[in-house]
Amino acid sequence: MSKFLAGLNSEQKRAVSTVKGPLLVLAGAGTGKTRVITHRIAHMIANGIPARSILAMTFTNRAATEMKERVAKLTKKKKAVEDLTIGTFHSFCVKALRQFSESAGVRKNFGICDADDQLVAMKQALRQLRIPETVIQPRVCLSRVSLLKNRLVTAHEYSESANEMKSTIGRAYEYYDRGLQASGLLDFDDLLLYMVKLLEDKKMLSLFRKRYQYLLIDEYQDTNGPQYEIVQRIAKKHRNVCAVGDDDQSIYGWRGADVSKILNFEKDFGESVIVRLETNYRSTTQIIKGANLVIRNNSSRHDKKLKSAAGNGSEIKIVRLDDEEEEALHVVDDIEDKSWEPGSSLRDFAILFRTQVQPRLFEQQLRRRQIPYRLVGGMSFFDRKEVRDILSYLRLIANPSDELSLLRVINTPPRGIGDSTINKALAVAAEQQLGLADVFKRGADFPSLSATAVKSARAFIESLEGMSHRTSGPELVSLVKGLVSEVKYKDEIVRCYKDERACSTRWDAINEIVNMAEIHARQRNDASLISFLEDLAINATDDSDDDDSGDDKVTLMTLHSAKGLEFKDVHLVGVEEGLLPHARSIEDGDIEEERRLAYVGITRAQKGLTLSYTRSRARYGQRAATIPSRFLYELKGKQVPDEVIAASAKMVEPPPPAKKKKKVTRRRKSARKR
DNA sequence: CTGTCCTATCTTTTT
DNA sequence: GATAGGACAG
Repeated sequence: MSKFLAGLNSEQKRAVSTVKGPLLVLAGAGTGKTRVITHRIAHMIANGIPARSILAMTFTNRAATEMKERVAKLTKKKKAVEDLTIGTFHSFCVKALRQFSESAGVRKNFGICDADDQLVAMKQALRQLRIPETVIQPRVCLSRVSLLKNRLVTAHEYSESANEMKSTIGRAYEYYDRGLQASGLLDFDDLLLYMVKLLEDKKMLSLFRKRYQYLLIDEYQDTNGPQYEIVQRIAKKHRNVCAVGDDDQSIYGWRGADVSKILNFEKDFGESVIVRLETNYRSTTQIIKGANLVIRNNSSRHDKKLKSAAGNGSEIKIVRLDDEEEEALHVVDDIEDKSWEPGSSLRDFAILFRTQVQPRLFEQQLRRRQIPYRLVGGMSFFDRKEVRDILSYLRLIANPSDELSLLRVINTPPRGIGDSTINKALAVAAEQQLGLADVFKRGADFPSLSATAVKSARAFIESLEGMSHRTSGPELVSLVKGLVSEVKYKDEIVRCYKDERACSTRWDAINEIVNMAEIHARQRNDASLISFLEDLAINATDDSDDDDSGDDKVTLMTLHSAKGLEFKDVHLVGVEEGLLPHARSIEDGDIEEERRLAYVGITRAQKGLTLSYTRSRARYGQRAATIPSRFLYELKGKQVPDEVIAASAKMVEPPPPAKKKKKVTRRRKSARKR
């Protein structure tokens, strides 16, 4: 018997020691899921299974990192740990696509576009199709297309739909993809889709099957179409697949995740071992009781019940405040008080919320009292204008056909290439079937373009091309530095921001990129510009603030990013109709996913849990009365009053603003001016 | 072509 | 209440 079974309960042992054949682990919140996974991997290695034949896939970088660290701690065989493949689906796919780019039908130097680039690309697609943004908003269109990709529906299939709106989206989908392709870019969804495509190749498929004999998928309930396909294809033959998940924590339905996958596991893989982990070691009985009371209101779920093994504990607190300002005040007060207790540290505390607009006031309060905090997600380092600019330059050097990046920086800093030149150039490019860069380079052939602008653009493009030779690892840092000075970015910052402090923060951000390049070059022996950009796009964990005050900080994050974590003391804030459950979900009648979200929030707490709601809250800058969330009633085991449901439904109805009036005043205003 | 001011829109959630 | 993109003057 392996030493990795010691200290586990019988169900956990069964999961760890079942190595061959399909295994489904239904792991409730806090039941030692990660422990089981890491012990299982260590156990496999100890039993002579070659580490390089094990593939473990997670959904977040954080989970992947944690898994790696914990396995490394368990097993003393350093070499084996290095041979393991542990990563997110996305990073696994990128690596494979880069390696087998030809078979996958992608360029070797393909770039990865983030949400912002996607939006720009979609806007372009809609403009090409002459679909006005009033017919369909680019954002909406993009999310629809993304969902289609996540369900493995092609543009072609969708365009054939009889429904007019659907066929419009289908065409946008097609043009959007075409645009990305022309620029040599893949979006996040494409990474998975092309991987599926790669596995359609018989040779490739047998290659991957041979290499990865043992699969492990974390958070199986979050698997979307392409991810499911990838797992299916690789595991189909040897059937050594272990899926770990919890249908009650499925919170990515909007991203194409399909809970039925976890319910149909046995159908998909044949006779399986199914293990249920229901003993919760994380939270007190009080907290688990509340969590169970909430989640039992969902109808489509495996019937199961968590049992706490952590003692009774204190009651869950529910607090009502006047408004969001009071709420922030109260929560931060409470955290400050408790943090004085002996043995308590700031990292024990978390403030969890539904949407990204909520953390602001909490940040304010925390800063006012000089309590260190860490805001996960939200406006990150990579969203800063100067960072995006520099990264666009770099992407352009790595992949000269990346037109999204070219358009972003061609006139930043201003070099006399304005909208009219760009629009004309785009028209010429479409007409002549050329890339935008080629149009500028052969500018003399196109008299419609301004000669001075063309000259400037050409010089710019060629100067970047001149840098494309020095992209290997050791040269990375000097490349980034050289680029920044070549485009005179410092002058641009000084020019744009009069305030000296603003200048220095922005300049610091640029230096941070140089820093990151240095770290990247040091960490990987196969480092290059491409690997650097890839790392930033896929593993974009913004840990730039992990240096100053150790790590002892209060955590602020959304419920989505809180999954998989635990804290001694949790404040779940804004527990109101319209926020949790979110208005949009109420509209769509998709309450169950919101309930799971609440469940995830509740089960993050080990000892203390406080839910708060307000009497009124400002939305869109307008103050309105709020209704306590139905989940609060459920938590107390009470019937949700009909009034709450009714009022909530009413609240969701968007107050139709008097559009007519607005139009009239607008006309009047412009008339006056004229 | 560039800079400024105004306005329309937004608020789910993430790799 | 913020912010990005459009309209307009310089």
